[in-house]
Amino acid sequence: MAALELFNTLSGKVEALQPMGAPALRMYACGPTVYDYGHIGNFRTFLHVDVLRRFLRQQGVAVEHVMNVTDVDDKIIRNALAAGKPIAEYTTRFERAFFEDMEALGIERPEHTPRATEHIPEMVSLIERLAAKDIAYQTEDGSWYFRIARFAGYGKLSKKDLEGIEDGARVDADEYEKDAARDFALWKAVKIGADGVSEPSWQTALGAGRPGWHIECSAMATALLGESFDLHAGGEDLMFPHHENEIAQSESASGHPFARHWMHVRFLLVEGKKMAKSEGNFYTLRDLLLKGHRASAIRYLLLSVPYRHQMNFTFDGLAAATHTIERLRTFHRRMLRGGFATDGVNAAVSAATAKAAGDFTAALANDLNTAEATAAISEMVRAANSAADAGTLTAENAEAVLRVLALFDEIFAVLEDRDEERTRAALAWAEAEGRIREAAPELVAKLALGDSEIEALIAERTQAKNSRNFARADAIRVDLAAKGIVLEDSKDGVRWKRK
RNA sequence: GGCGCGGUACCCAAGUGGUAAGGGAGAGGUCUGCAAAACCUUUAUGCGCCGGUUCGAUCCCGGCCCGCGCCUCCA
Repeated sequence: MAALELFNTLSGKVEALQPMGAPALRMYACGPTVYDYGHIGNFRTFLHVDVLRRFLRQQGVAVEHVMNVTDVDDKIIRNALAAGKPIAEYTTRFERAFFEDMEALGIERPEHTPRATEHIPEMVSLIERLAAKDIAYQTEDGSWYFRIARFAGYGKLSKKDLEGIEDGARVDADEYEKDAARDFALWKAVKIGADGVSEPSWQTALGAGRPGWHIECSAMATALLGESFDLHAGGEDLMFPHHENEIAQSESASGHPFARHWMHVRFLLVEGKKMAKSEGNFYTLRDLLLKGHRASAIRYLLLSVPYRHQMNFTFDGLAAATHTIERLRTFHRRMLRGGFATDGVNAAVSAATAKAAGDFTAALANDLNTAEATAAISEMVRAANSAADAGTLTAENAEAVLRVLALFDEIFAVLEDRDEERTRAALAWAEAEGRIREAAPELVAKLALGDSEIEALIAERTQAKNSRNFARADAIRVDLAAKGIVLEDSKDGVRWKRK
């Protein structure tokens, strides 16, 4: 296997990532807080983690991947209250939507996707272990905090020193009583709202309350992967304080190193600006599908810039990604269609194929350089198309090309065209939610035309062409094009596709 | 203020101490009844600016300008 060299935030260096002490590589990635639909920024992170796990498996490394679902937190409580629903009902809906979106984007499901609310006992016992060492302490309101001063390594991940943190930090006004400003909550005592209704809470040995944000990841990672494991990943914003606090809690309790390797995916910009509702450039996956953009193009675009670079998501870029995928799929179909010479091989294509496979793997092994990986494939595509045009591509070449495409698609997963199915699902969802007006009108019209109607029109056009009635033939083609159907005449008949 | 990242053609973007991958877009051409698809040619003497090191720098060092991120339970 090619060793994967991956940047490690903890060491600040690119280092080999390999499983230690277990047959599988154990990794934990911070998952969604299910309080709303996932946006493209969320998915950029999950997509790159997906590439990581797919590449590891391609290289023969088994993966045991945990992604938590945060189903209790302040935003959930606030939104569920506003919606007048119990939090479980509220989160179930968004959790389901999240996994549907993962599926639409071709993101593999991790081996474990634990919910925070199902691991409260583990969190409580972790806090108890900290309390026994006087690292966790209870304040007058019943909440529990972590005593940062007791963890010497605090700041080692985000490269912050405690002084700097305290100087620069704003202190949350309602978090009084703490011993030090940056001590963070492990357990939040139950609060009674102004209306006398209490927030969701669990009655535990720590008192009635709910978990702090960081403790769930420490508890679930430890429960499922052990006290020490190989890799922990997440968005760059989580580096501090979330991951720093996870390390502090976990290592203070266990006395062992927590995750050896840390991977952080940088944020994206949308049309050059930070994505924010106030900027009007905030997009969920569903928003984009309803505008007629394809799930595969979104996946490809979000992966096209390596994870450690800030990427600028633009609609021009999305159009370019759509064209790139079209080209790859057209090429893939051409290779599958066959009809190539059966004797010998085209040496130039063989060389291009071998080079593409090697470059592709080397690019990904080099800190997951997805941009270089896609470039490796493009060079092969041109060589093979060129030879096929010249009639010098053989069946053996085509098979080799298909093997490289399979290698590519095991990671990028865009060749199989399930876009229409996904768009239809998004439309059905919008319909059910009463949000169909948000869908692009031409999209609805496009999908209204069934395959059999299209094929009938194509048959009519072929007849017209045969009787040299080109005016009629062209009219049909133009009409179909307006509905997003593109025709291609070829020696062996007419091919069509939805654009 | 602290920590960090980036400025490469119209857009996105890779990259190396030895003379600029790839994708999209544009232009011209081949093919086609015309298209589409595909292929060919073409689009940075240049990699933010100024110095320095070097035989040689886009790539190393220093300074400057510009943009951006984190330090706010936002991936």
